[in-house]
Amino acid sequence: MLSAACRDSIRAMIYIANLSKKERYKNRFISIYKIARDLGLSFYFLSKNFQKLVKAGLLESHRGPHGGVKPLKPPSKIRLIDIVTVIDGIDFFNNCILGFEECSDENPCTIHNLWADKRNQILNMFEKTTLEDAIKNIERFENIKV
Amino acid sequence: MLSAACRDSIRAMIYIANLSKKERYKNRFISIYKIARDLGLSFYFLSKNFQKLVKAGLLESHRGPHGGVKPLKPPSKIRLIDIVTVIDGIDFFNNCILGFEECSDENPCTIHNLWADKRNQILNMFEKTTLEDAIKNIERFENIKV
DNA sequence: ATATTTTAAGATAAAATACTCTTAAATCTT
DNA sequence: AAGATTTAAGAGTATTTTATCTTAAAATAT
Repeated sequence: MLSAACRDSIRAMIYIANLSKKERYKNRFISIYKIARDLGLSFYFLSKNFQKLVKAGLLESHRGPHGGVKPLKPPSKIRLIDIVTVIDGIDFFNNCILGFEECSDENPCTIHNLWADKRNQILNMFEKTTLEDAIKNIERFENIKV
Repeated sequence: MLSAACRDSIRAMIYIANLSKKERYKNRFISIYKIARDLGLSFYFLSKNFQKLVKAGLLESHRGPHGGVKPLKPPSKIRLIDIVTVIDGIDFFNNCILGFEECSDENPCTIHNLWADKRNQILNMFEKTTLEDAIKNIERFENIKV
């Protein structure tokens, strides 16, 4: 459902948002190399994907020593759908599951009535969930995976 | 979410199931060429994908003149999940949306609590929906897309 | 100023997916 | 029996996605 690029990006954004709250990292740039290492991701792939998030204004970047990236908004203002939109685009949430160009309540495919509902629920989840929600879970659970 | 192969296969299975109910086609093999033409799909791609459905026992095939494919079960006994399982596999419904190998209620990722629910609802939809349900919609709506 | 660190950008490579083609095998028709 | 029709199977090609590499540009530190 999410591309690998989007998966990685969401994980990284959650990680960054969480780290940025800590005193030691507040308002500091976090090195992409560190993020990739800590999350077990490819530095190359991650920095490539970050370029889109920077362009989209979700991240600010800075080169040189002590450079890296940092969020441009508080975790409560960054929704998962914002990241998905930038990396994968929003097509999934508009498109017919059977691939029809025009598929709507008025002009449905054979399973539109079933899928449209599920699709909207997923969209709803991505729209409602912010990085702050994810961070809260980090605080709540002992052995949570970030 | 569904691969192109799976999309096409579901459409084709719905089409076949619907056609097989009609007197003229009852218990007859339907040519793959005809199916592809009627649905606007690639004959090559479709016949390739059908091979899996035949092997899996969802379709019976027959070569030579008046050959083709026909369903091995009534539409009410073929669920969408059966087709998805054969073509795409079932991984999607087991896997963590952030890609963690082990992600469960006991050992969750940061958005497991949200995603697991949606994922199960989708699974539920694919498990509950049969070809018969899709066919009923064809009968119900005038301009439905098949 | 120079060297070092770090991201940006574009090129390249590898892998996965989507799609097509060719030949073979089976079945039917005559 | 011969020819036509149709799916099976495997090889081949194209496209997209994923991943890596290289060079450049910017910033810092010395």
